[in-house]
Amino acid sequence: MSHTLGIRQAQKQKTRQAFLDAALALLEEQSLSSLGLREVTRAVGVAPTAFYRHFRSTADLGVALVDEALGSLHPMVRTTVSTTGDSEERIARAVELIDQHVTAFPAHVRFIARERHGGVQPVREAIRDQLARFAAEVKTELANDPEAAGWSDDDLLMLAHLYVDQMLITASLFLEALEAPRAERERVRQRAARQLRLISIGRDHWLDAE
Amino acid sequence: MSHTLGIRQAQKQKTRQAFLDAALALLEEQSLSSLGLREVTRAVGVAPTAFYRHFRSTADLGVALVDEALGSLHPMVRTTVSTTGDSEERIARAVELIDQHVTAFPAHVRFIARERHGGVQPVREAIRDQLARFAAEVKTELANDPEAAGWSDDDLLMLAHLYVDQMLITASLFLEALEAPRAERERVRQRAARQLRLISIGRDHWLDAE
DNA sequence: TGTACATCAGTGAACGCGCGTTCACTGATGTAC
DNA sequence: TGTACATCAGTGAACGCGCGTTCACTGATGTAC
Repeated sequence: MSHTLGIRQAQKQKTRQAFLDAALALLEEQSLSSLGLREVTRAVGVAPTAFYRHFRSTADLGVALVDEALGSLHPMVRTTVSTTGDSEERIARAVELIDQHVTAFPAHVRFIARERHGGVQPVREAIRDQLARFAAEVKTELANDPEAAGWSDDDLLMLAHLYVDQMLITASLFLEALEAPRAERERVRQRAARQLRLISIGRDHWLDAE
Repeated sequence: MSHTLGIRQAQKQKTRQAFLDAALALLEEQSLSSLGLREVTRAVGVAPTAFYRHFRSTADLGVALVDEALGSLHPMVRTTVSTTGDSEERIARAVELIDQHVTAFPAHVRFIARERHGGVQPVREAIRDQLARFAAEVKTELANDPEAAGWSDDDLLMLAHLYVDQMLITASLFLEALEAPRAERERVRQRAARQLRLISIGRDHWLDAE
């Protein structure tokens, strides 16, 4: 039973998406805490008052952007962590996936990096919660790995957070290098791969050290 | 030959410092890109136009804040890395130092975390340059360690960046936990220590994997 | 030490402008019969 | 299918307000002699 949205609902969703898109574009060059409501409506091409039909405030719009930006990331994280092959192959694939994601969704990545510690509390909290969910997912994937035998829950979660933070750091480095020459991008890839390698080695010998 | 500043110069520096202090306080709850010039002068208690005697713009003031916030960090970084003792002692001391720094200068730490990826380009660049200097310093310290024998320059710099990023992540976690109950702060300390331990183990076995 | 002039940190009035929010409205879409 | 009424996304005028920047100014401090 396929349900077609009414014309009114469909149009409303379209406008809402236009708000999100316009805001994301405007946020490439400023922070959410300085984004103006009229600025966004102007970019969309509607009256300022139309804004209130969709969001209470720009902070509210920001929270919606968090869901959009990080929602699309869940499948990527799963793929990255659960991919098969030996350690070196997995690292190469993870770096490649991050690079591709940044290239495909630069504005989303910039938004998350910028607002993670930004000036708008509800948005910071939304990002923190989503990242905690990521870490929990990564932890679950890690636990399935035979390598994880003997690891405590705390240690698995610690490692999961390390991976998630490393992923964000790498993503924002790729972002900075987006328009840089190929050599610069290659340097970022190499450093990211080496850092993951060092973490992977630490992981291999973690239990020896107990 | 001690040089006393003229009365005029001394008063000017005092006012300038008042601008920096007031701005830093205001930036606890917003981003630099939304900080208003009049807002700052109001907090200091001077006429709006007085601002221009010290800074061209709020972005300019932001760059000055970067120097203040990260300048004080150089000695801490040196101490952290060059400290003696076995691996576990060094980790404990590093985590302790970060904790103390966050407790002593929470507004500085928040400012750097917030504006590192914030909406004001000159400030982002100033932070990036200072962090690169940190990484270079850390690399130099690492190179002096006998453990570093056989490490390439690239690998040392990669590790230095890993430490610097880890330091910032840990600092912003302590910041979030500043007013949390003791148990929460303890969890942050433990996780930070474990992550440093894992990196340290990876470092110990780095050359085995070549 | 005293005088005459230069410097310059901070003032206060004025400006034009864009902001967020309110309100009553319009007219297309949805619904009940 | 047609009619009568309800809903509600988007409008446009109006508001009071704080913004960044300009300008000519003041009076304490600095300097040359």
